[in-house]
Amino acid sequence: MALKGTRTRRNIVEKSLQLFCVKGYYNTSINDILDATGLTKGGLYGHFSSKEDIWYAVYDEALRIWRQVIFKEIHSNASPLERIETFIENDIINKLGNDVFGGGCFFHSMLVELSGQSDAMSRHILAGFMQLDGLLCSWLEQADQQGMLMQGLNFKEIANYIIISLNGAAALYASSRDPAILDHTVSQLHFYIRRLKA
Amino acid sequence: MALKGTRTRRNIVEKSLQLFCVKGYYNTSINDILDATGLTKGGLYGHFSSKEDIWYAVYDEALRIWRQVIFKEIHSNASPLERIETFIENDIINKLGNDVFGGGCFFHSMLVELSGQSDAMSRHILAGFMQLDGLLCSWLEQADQQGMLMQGLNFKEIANYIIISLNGAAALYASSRDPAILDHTVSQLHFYIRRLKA
DNA sequence: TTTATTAAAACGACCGGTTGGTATATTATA
DNA sequence: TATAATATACCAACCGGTCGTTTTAATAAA
Repeated sequence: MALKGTRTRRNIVEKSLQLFCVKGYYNTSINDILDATGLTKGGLYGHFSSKEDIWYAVYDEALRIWRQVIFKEIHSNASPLERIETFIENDIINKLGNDVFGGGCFFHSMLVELSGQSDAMSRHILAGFMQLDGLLCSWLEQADQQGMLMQGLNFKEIANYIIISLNGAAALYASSRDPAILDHTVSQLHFYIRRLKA
Repeated sequence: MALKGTRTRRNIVEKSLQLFCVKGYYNTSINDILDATGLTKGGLYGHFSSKEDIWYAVYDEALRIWRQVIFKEIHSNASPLERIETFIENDIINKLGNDVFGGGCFFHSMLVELSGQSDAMSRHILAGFMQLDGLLCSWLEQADQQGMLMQGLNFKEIANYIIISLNGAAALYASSRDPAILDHTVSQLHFYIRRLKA
């Protein structure tokens, strides 16, 4: 069994992730985290030196969970376009629909809340999206090399647009909680990607 | 000339709109608004009875500005699909690109920040998006009646998806400030809508 | 046109409560 | 017993909001 301190630290991160997703970063107070974990000030600040430190740990945990959900059933031997479609479905149905973050999408919520508030933190999130952009782009290039795409496409633009759509869906679903949002987005993104084919 | 009180009230709303867009609602303190307007506590609370009251006035003002920007150059005698394309360009290039809200899109920022925080306020914003959804839907139906669209389309779904895309673009542009985001979104939404044609 | 009256507008000290964070004492575990 | 983990008490700064007072501006009377 892991050391008690390790378990406590994990618990702080997990509970904070939920709180940040539901209430946002600034609207989650240290006291909220204390209530959720059953700790007191001293107990918490023995594990983290600031609220911002907690956030960075929460970000890493969210990324770990997200990767687990998103890359499920994505096999490198599948066709690049299939990988993109599976990726989209995982992001929308499995991530948003199954509510893995307990209220919206951590990355999108933080992107919006922190932009204009904390340069360091918002750049941290944006860098993550850039990486994802590169991955989608490389999949599109692979699809192109296999002659699956129509000519004259701008891969960077398409990858960008897919990420934009996913973020928009996260925003509207978090607020409305209407599952139709998810279905519509998957359906229309599917329609869109089919039109890219050669 | 308008009464002094009226001018002051207007100023409070305008400055608050900017602050809410840049810093968010909760992260904008009453003191921030006082600094921006040059008023003091008592002066401000003579015009509004609470911070939330200010927000509702700001919402109305944002809606007024948005309508002005978005419906420019949209003529009812133009074809329905042209109206949709112009609407999208206005929302992305003229609203986001020209920075009419001084940092991101008020409606999208508030939608994300307030969902899960204030039921009343987030429902207020969501209702606005629903109305917009209905408008886009009716334009699509008109286009269909004129035989401009391919068969078997789900208008509700398409209208929804357009709004989702616009919100996603607002999120990423607010954070990255990269004009390419705007160009990519307009370009890809244009591609998407062209594929709906008969 | 000056002066007196009145109402609108702005002021700034103050309220209770909360914020993120610290210092020190105490308890449980390895 | 040594040390990791937690509890307690406290801090200054800030939060949204109230309240009695003073300033400013429009209006009426002289």
